Amino acid sequence: MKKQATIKDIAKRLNVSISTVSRALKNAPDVSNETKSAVIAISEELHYQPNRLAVSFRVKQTNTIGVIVPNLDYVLSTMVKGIDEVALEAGYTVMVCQSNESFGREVLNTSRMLQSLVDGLIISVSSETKTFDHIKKFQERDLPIVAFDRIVPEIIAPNIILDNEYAGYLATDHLIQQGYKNIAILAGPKNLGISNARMDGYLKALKENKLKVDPKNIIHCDFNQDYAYFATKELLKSKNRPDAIFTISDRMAIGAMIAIKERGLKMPTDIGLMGFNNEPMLSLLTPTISSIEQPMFEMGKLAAKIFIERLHSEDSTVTTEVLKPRLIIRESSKRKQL
Amino acid sequence: MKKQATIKDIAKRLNVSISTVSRALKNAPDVSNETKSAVIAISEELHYQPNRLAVSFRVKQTNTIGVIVPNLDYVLSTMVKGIDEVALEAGYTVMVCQSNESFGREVLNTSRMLQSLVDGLIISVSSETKTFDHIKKFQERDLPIVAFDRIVPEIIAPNIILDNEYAGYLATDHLIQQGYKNIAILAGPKNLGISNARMDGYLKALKENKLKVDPKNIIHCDFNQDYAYFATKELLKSKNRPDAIFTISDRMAIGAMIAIKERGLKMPTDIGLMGFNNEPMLSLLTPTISSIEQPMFEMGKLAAKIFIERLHSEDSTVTTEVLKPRLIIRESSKRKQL
DNA sequence: TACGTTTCCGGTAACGGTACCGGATATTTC
DNA sequence: GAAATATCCGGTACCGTTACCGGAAACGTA
Repeated sequence: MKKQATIKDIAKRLNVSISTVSRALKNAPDVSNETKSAVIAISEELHYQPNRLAVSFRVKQTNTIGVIVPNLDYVLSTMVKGIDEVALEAGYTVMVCQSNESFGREVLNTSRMLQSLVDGLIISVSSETKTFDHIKKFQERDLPIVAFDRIVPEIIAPNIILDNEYAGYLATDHLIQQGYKNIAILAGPKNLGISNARMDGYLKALKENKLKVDPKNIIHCDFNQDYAYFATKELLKSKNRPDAIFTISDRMAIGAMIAIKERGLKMPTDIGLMGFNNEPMLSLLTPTISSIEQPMFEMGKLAAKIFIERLHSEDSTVTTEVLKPRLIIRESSKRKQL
Repeated sequence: MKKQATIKDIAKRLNVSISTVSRALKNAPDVSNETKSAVIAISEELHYQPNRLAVSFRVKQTNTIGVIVPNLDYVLSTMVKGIDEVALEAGYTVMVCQSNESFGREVLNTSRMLQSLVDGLIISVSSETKTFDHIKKFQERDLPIVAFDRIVPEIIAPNIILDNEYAGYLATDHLIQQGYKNIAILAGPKNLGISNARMDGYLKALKENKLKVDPKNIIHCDFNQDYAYFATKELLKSKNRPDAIFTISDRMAIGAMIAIKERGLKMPTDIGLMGFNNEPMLSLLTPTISSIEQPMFEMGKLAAKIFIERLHSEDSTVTTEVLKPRLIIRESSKRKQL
């Protein structure tokens, strides 16, 4: 075990005190330029690496950001990439943990992070999460929190979210404009914020267009291809079957698509389909599937940016940044020729 | 800022020394059961949380594993999930960083990790990485390294890899068995280990089946849909165009597929296509695309398992774990009826 | 009774840095 | 030329915890 050089070693070599070395290394004003350059010369010679653990311990700041996400799928991993981008730039290290949509896992992760003293938390909560004490613990310790993608209603913290209601509206309205009248929604897990918001947009669009809401057309199910498949299968059996389906995620859209094909229905003529997230593969399917695009990378960057601002200022006004989605029209929903 | 309780606070409350508290909390043998229970009672009352930073600093062990991956795509993120799984179970925290296939980024990540004193490194190197000094630094400090997915030739460390040569062989041989005779390979970045290994398998299969190797059929390009698209487009223009294409990743297979369709060729009759990784979407495309499946989750778990064993034993025999791929046959390559 | 053994606990140094205080020179100012 | 000021540096306490040493009391043994 080759021992790491410490400032003591440098001090010894130069016959100066450790405090001088410490100050020299951080370019403090009260060290002469000669000693400064001498110190950095020796530090390079000894391959000195500051012991971040010691520093963090001393100054009670780790320069690492805890990031907890439900999983690392296409959407979230690009968001994390965005966070990474600006955090690294700003000198922070990012610690990513997946909760696997499990509440217990999320609690475990937060407690570990609290123990290792991250400087704060950027989180997208799991779908199981209904109580937020584990997150509030950060606030009790004055550690900033930023919530993104899925927000945390009870926690007073900056939020970075998509305008999910508008997204739901956009998707539904588009289907209506294409002449679909009996539109079903596969709305994701009940009580999950983004599910509800997207559904509100769906309802709003129906209302605005004076279409009546059929409760049978609103299906809650997991973000999961298989569930969506079975749900769609059921939907299509009913005698007043929907003529369009809006799913709250692309994975669910895939499930729906399979069920639709099995049933022998043609998109977009017999039935319309819209997904959500605009995963790249959608344009490869036959038919290509319409979807809602969200600015994932930007959301990640924004989350990190706001987080870091938070860290450096005492200002604790809570803002909610709402980013706009974009409608991506493809074959699965384009019934009218332009 | 609510101050965290420390062992000092507990000691004061009970009028015992901090060393007693410390020992009591870690259930040391030389503390009476009474004091032990008294200590844990008070520690719960005060919501005591050990300061991991202080502990890590003191014992020079952080209980965190550094994980560096080129990106968090389907394959790697499931591998990371596997790592997470066993690491969490064993009481370790995982610190995931993406190098974005950039050497500089990888170096930055390793150096940060070294500074924050991770207990070791599990890494899949970037495709740009040609020198390994940044990784050797871990060994100089006696920190275990485990390489997975993409191995590190110069580093003496346990490797967990797919049998890439066999995988390449499997894919190519399958195409040959289906009657394809002029098989091209989109072989990924040159000099990348997995690329070469898969290509070796390709060559071996050709040789075994007495097919001659045409250099024009071997294309090196980035792991990238667009590159693959253009490369395939070129390939198909040549007058002796290949009658099958084996791409080293599914993303590349997609690019190839698009080019093939544009050219008006039919799979599998006119031309065969095989991907690599078996991403779920392959079964949704028309035609469905054959591929090679690798046990990603298991690889991740194994990597973490071996890493942790490493950590706890002085034994430093280097093993290479080679996992077997599985051939997944779908429409794009199934020309012969069974 | 005297001695060795347990059993339990306290004191202290140390990990690698940082922050603060104060002091010794050198430099300026009137 | 003395006082004020700037410039540079050293000493020390401390962050929260653990490891180690040593010692007091209680117990067992002959």
